Amino acid sequence: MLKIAKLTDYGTLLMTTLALEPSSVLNAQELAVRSHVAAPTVAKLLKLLVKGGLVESTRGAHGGYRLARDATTITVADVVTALEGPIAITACALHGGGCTIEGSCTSRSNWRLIDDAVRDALSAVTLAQMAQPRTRPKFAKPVPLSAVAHE
Amino acid sequence: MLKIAKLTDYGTLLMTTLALEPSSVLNAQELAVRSHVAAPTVAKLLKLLVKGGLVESTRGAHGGYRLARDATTITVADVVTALEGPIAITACALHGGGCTIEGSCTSRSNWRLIDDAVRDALSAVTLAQMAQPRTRPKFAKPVPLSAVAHE
DNA sequence: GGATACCGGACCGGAATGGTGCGGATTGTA
DNA sequence: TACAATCCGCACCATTCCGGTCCGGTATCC
Repeated sequence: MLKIAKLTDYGTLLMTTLALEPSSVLNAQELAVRSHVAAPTVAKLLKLLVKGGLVESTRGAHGGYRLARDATTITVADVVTALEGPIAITACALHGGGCTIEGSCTSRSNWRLIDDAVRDALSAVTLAQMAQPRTRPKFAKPVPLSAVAHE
Repeated sequence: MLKIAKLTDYGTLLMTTLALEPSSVLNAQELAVRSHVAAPTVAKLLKLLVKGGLVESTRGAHGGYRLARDATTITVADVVTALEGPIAITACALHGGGCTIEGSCTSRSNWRLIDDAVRDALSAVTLAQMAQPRTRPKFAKPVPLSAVAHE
């Protein structure tokens, strides 16, 4: 597993939907239709994404949502962070104090290392890439992630 | 979030505990003491780890557990896979059929890409490294993930 | 044969997640 | 100015999943 929340999955779907039409302002209803996600869920997600600073909202009649930044500058890591909070694999990284095992935690420092790696992996893919049906043939494994991230 | 299950965290703790004493056979009780994890939980985890082929068990009096392979050949990814099943960030990757959004899933192929990256990240750290208080200074971020993976 | 210890389930309570609804605030239009 | 469209924030509920426990069974050693 190690899965992201289903809502986060929907969230990226929404974001890519927005990314396909950067110049338009789409309302929640319209986004629900295009992304095939239930309308109430869409509304909930958009609120979180607004709070996270990833999309901008326009209130009132003919209001709606659009990306706050260019799709090439928004990464999957941004979306995940906005919807699920800071990316931290281990629970321990958060509730600093109450760890009953603290003493024997030689592995803690190593987990952070893994955290960083995962964060990098998620930061390597932008919304613009997600919006494309397939980012090129599918660059083979040997290509370093960091190279992809900076393209 | 994007967190691994707490049990998985404990699981790696157990594995590192075993890694510290490769030649001994430790029983569940003893492992519970050393890892500071509740005994019943330890037992449960060990069952899963055995099933996953990561540890070997000896039954009967003076039985116990030990690593099935050398600590340098067991990665965190192995442990996570044994305890949580195949590493797949998206839920969609599993329940193949019932996706209501299938048509618009241009992003699916891109998620797999991220899956691979995360998998690589987890495969990059071995038990032997986790057992050490700190794997060298902490190789800086600019190092490409894939380079770490193959070291 | 008895004690030790693993094995494979079933089982349960609590938390988190996914999903829904409602009153309120803001903006455009008639 | 009144009304409609639309976002906003919060509270709420049901279900699922997770962490944790227990028990009967089996294998091995003394």
